[in-house]
Amino acid sequence: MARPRAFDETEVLRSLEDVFWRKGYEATSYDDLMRASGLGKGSLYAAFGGKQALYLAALTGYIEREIGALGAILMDDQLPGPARIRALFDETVRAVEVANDRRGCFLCNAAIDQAAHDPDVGKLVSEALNAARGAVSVAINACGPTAANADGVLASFLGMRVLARSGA
Amino acid sequence: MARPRAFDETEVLRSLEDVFWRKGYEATSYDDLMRASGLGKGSLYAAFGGKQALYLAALTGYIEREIGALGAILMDDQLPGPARIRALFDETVRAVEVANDRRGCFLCNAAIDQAAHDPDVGKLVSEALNAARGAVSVAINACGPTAANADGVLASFLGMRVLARSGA
DNA sequence: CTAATTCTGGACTGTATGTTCCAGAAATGA
DNA sequence: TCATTTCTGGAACATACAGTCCAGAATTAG
Repeated sequence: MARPRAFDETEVLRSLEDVFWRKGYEATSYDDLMRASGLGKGSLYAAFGGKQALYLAALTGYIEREIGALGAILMDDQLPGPARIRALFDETVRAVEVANDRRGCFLCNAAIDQAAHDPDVGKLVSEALNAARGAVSVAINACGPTAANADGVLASFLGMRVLARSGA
Repeated sequence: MARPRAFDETEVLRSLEDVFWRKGYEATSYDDLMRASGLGKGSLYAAFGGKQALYLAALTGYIEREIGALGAILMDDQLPGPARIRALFDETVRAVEVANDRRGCFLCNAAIDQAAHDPDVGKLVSEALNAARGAVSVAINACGPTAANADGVLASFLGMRVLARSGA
């Protein structure tokens, strides 16, 4: 018995993610979320909860997918260390130049516009940044005894994404 | 004749700047602005205009002051090139570690949370980033024939400030 | 002191937001 | 087919917001 859900949860989360990514938390209204997902308010509330829960779910999805992929490259022991790090930057450049993706990095955006206000977001963001830093460290160690600094590389990477968002 | 203004315009702008810097545009309400400045709505409207005008004025003030100071260091021909660039990063580290300033960079914040939505902010931000890139170039050229890249240095710098805001 | 002028802050308004709730539609199992 | 259960979308609601407006206070010039 029971009517089954008429939408795919993962797919809906992806569409919500895109809206939050582009517009940020505060500037996104429930109408935007409804339009993007094609669902009514009742359905969204029943499936995920309120706006903050939607944001957290979307951001979590992003982190698992994107930061996970990034970690996979950085820790891929088939590749030499420097190539892993280069791949990181190449990917960012490619996103901007080829796909014309001006959304920047959802994690950066969250760090700036929500992490300071919402402790849940803050926790999620700092855990993700720590994971990223760890992955960068692994890649740097694989470069041999160079003196590169994981925070420095991570900062360069984040900074590029900020520039990407503002159209550089 | 006429009653003179009971507040100092520059001082008020600084207090508004601090609120927008910490909370971002959308999350800042008129009540916040009134509390921070100690003025009523009528006075704020009469002196500066609406919320967007307040934001633009605050951001402009920040850019002139902070990016100006940054440019002054980067283009100071009394200093050797590398020292100028080092000063840039040292200053960021000092702000976080000594002053415990977790606001990050107002310009970065603006780039992420408003530049994409508001063309006026977008213009202001990209002009300021261009100016910053130019100043970095000058400092790099002063380093002699190294192959450093202005965008790379700028990205590192911005990324550090993003990390600072999220508490790294 | 009086008049004129400007500042000042709160009351007011219309709008938009996030959330709750419910009546009806849709789909399943018997 | 029918009953039951769940989904679905919009109506209704309270709240918060940006912005307008005005009555009174404050200050200066004469």
